[in-house]
Amino acid sequence: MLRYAARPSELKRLRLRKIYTHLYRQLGPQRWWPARSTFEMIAGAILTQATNWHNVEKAISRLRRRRALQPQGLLALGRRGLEHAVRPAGYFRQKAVRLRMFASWYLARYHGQARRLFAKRWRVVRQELLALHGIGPETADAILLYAGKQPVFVVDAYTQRIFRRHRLIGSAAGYEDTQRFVMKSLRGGERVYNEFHALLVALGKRYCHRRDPDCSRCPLRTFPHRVVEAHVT
DNA sequence: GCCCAGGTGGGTA
DNA sequence: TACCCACATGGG
Repeated sequence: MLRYAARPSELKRLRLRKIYTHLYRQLGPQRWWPARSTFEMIAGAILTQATNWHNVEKAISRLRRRRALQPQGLLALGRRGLEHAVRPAGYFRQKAVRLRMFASWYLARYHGQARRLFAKRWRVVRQELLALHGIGPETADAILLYAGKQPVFVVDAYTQRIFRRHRLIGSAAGYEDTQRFVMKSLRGGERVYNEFHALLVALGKRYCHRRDPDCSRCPLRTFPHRVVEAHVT
């Protein structure tokens, strides 16, 4: 099959690298992931699914107060107890199921130890995570990148929206397409993927809203200046 | 009141 | 494969 049209041009890769440096200079290091432990990062990755981080923080605080930011403590809450604790994060029934499922699996298979989990090659771990119900590509990659320090780029809704508006990806580009594009364009490894994803979220939260298709206040409007013409829906 | 938020899985055509 | 929908709380 012809893949000619789908191959990102060298220009787009260059533009992506420029956007990264520009964002880093403008917004500075984001110091992600905001968490005190590996397990807290993983819990946060599940809790933040389609949810404002502010609400996730409330749920995390409630888990901390209950000593449930580790697998045994989390399971000790029981289903109803966990549902109550994570309620502020929304979708609380689903998320309680997912957290309990992950904690049981993590304990049974890896003794609840991140060191054991991430001793495997990340592509293998990724497949194992994706096999768990309720852990999709973004959550799996967030766990790999932030909890496991693996060189994997996390694609989220902001990433897709920003890249589409800059015509870096096509309107039909899916998760894997976008991820491949970034990982082939930016070779900086874990540190860079960590920072870039966090910068894109910071940019998206402030300027790249669904209701503002022109990104009227976006600092990328003027950089690189050729992007301006591509700055639509 | 209405829209949106750092997704995922199930159903239907 | 490509949509559509449920899942739910809290802030602007």
